[in-house]
Amino acid sequence: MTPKRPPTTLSDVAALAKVSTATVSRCLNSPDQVSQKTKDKVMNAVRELSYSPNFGAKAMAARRTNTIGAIIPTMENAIFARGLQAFQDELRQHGFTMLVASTSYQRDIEEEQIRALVARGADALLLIGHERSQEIYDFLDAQGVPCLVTWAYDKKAARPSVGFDNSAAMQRLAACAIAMGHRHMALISAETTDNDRALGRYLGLRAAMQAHDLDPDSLIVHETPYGIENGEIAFETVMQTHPRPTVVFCGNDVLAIGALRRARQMGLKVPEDISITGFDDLELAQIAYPPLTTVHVPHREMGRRAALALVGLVKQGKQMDSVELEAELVFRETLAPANGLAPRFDGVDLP
Amino acid sequence: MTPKRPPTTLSDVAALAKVSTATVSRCLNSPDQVSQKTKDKVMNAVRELSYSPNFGAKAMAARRTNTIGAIIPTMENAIFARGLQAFQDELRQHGFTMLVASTSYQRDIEEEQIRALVARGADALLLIGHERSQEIYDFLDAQGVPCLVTWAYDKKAARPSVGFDNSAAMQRLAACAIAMGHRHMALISAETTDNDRALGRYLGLRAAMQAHDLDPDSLIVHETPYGIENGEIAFETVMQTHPRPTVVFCGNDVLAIGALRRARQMGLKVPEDISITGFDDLELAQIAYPPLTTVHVPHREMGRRAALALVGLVKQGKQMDSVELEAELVFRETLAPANGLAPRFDGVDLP
DNA sequence: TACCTTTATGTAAGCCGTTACATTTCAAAA
DNA sequence: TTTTGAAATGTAACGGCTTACATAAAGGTA
Repeated sequence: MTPKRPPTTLSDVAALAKVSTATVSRCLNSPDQVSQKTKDKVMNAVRELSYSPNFGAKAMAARRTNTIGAIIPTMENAIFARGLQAFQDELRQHGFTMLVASTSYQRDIEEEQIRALVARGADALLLIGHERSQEIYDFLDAQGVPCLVTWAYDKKAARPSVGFDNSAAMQRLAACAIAMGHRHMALISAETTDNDRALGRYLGLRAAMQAHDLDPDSLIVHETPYGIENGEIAFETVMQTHPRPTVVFCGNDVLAIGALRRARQMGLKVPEDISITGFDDLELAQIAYPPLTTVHVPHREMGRRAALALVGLVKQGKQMDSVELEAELVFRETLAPANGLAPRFDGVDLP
Repeated sequence: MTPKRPPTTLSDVAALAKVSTATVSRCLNSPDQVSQKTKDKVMNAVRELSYSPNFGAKAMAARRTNTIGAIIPTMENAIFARGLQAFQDELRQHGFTMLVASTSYQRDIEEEQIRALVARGADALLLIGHERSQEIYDFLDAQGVPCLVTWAYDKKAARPSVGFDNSAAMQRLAACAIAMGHRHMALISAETTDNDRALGRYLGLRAAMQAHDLDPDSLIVHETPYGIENGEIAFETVMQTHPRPTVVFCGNDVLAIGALRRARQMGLKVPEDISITGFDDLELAQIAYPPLTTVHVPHREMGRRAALALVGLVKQGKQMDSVELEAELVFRETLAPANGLAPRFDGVDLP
C-alpha cells in the first residue's frame, strides 16, 4: 500500500511561508484581505507542498460546507441522471458542490442516506417525491437542514417542491385516449409503494376515466419494477385480460419500450392493433419503433430550477415557493383511435 | 429559512445520558465494550435528540472516512451510470460510502474534482481511464490516496486497473468486418483528447487494418462529441467520402444509433447497403432497429470488481493487481458481408 | 515629529469527535 | 474478608481549520 504519510496541513504551509496559519487561511478564503507580497509567498508554499485543505476540518470550523446533497432512487434511470447533471452544473456556477446518493427505491436506504448526507454536512437536500416518513422530516427540521422535493409537484404538500403534476399530466394523456374512443385500458405501472410519482400517474388515469363516465375499477393495472424485460412480461399479462385493452399506458418509457417490443413479437401492430404510451420522454422514446407517444418531463429544467431554489435558500435563507413546471404530451406514433384501424378485434374482445 | 439551530453533539447526548462523551462514542462505534445498561441509556438519548455524528469531526478524529470517491466523465452516459451503481452497491456491502463527481469530459474539472474528493477525505479513488497529468498522479501519491483506473486496461500502465482492452476489442471487431470483405471503412469516434478509451478503439481499428494488409491511413475518421444527433451528422459526413465506406464503426452505441437513424433517412438499408457497428452494448443497442452489432462492455462486473479491489486496498492495504475483463463481440444485425447484398454500390464507389 | 487611521498580521479559542491512558467498579478467587 | 484481574467508564489531548480579538505596521495629517 501507498504509505499513508501525514497530510500537509495549514501550519506546514504557514511554516514554509513564514507567516501564521491565520494568514494562510485568509489567502485561501478572502484573498483581498492580504497584501500582494504575502499572498505570493503563501501561494508558492501552497503549490510547493501541493496543499489542499482538509474538508472536514474546514466544515467544522466554518460551520458550513457549500455542499448540497441529492438523493435519487437510482442512477440507472436516465431521467434522474440527466436532471442531476443539470442540477450539478447549475450548483457549480454558484460555488456549490453536489453530493449524490442513491437508494435503489428502498425507503430504509433512503433514510440512511439522508442521515449520511446530513452528517456529511450538506447545507441542504434535494429529494425525489414527497413520500417519506414524518420521522425523517422531523429529523431534517431538527438538524435545520432545508430540503426541496422534485419530480413531483403537490400544492397541498408541506414541503416546497419544484416539479410537475404527475397526476394531471397522466389525466390529460388519458383524456386524449378516451377521446379517441378507447374504453378498455390497462396501465403498466412502476411500483407505487413509497413512490408518489407512480401513484400520481395511476390516480390521474383513474380520474380521467371517472371524468368521462368510465368505471375506474375496470382499469387493468399491473405493477412491476423498472426494466425493459419487465415491461415485456407485463404487456403480455395485461393483454390476456378480457375484455382486452385497446390502449396500454405505461408508467415510464422504459416499460413502454418493453411493451412495444413484446407487442411486435406477439404480431400486434402498434398503433393499429394496440395503442401504447410512455412517460418521461427519454431519448429512447424517439428511437423506438414506432416512435413512442409519451409525456415530456422537463428534467433538465427541473434540475436547474431546483439548484437555483436551493442556492437561494442556503445563501440568503429566503423562503421559497413551490414551482410548477409543465409536462407536455408528445404525440408520436403509438397512440391512435381505438378500433379505427383494427376491426379484427371487434366482436372478438368486446363483450 | 429554517432557523439553523446548533446541531446536537456528542456531549449533548452524553449529558442527557449522564455519561462521558467517550462512552457515547464507544456505544456508537464499538458497542461490545459497553455494558448493556449504559448502552440502553445512551441509545435512548441518541434517539431522543435524533443525534447523528458530525462527519467532519469524525473523519478528523478517526483519520479515515470509509469513503471512496468515483470520478466519471458524465452521469448522462448510461454505461457509467450502470457501472457506478454496481460499484456503489458493492461498496455498501463492505460498509463504504461512495462519493461521485463528474467532469463533463474536461481535464481541468477532473483535477479539481480529484482534489475536492481528496479534501473530503476519500480513502481511495476510482478513475476512468489512465490519461491524466503526471502532476495530479503525484498529488495523489503525496496525499497517500490510492487510486484505481477502470474502463480501460493497460498492462503497461503504472497504475492498477480493472477493465478491458479497448484496442484489442475493436481490433477483433474490425478483423471480422475485414473477413467479411470490407475494405473501405470509416470510424465515427468520440473525441480522443484525454480519452484513452476512444483512442484505444481507434488504434485497434488501425491495427486490424495493418494486420490485414490494408493501409491504416485510408481509414476515414470523424471525431465528434457524445450524442445521437452528432452521430447523425458524422454519418452523413463520412458517407460523402470517396471511395464510400462499406462499414462505419462507431466509438459508442449512442453515435451508432445516430448513424443508423441517418442511414435510414438517407434511404440506405442496414446492413445491405452499409454496415454499422457500435460499442458498449447499452440497452439501446437491442432496441435499435435493426438491432445493433456492438461490443459488450462488462460494466456491472467492472464496477463490482473495482469496488472489491478498492476495499481490499483500503482495508488491508494489500497491493492489488490489474484485472483484465473480457469485452465480447455481440453480433446482431447491422454488420454483414461487404457488397454481398448491395450490388448497386459496385462500380460506383469502388475505384 | 507626534498622533491617528487604516490595513495587515498574529494569537488563541473553539468546532466535534476519537482514543490512549487513568481510574473506578465488579466479581470471582483466595 | 481481602486480593486481583477484567470490564466499564472517565479524562483530556489531539486533529486541521476559521475567526474574533489583539497587536503591529503603514500611511496620512497637522
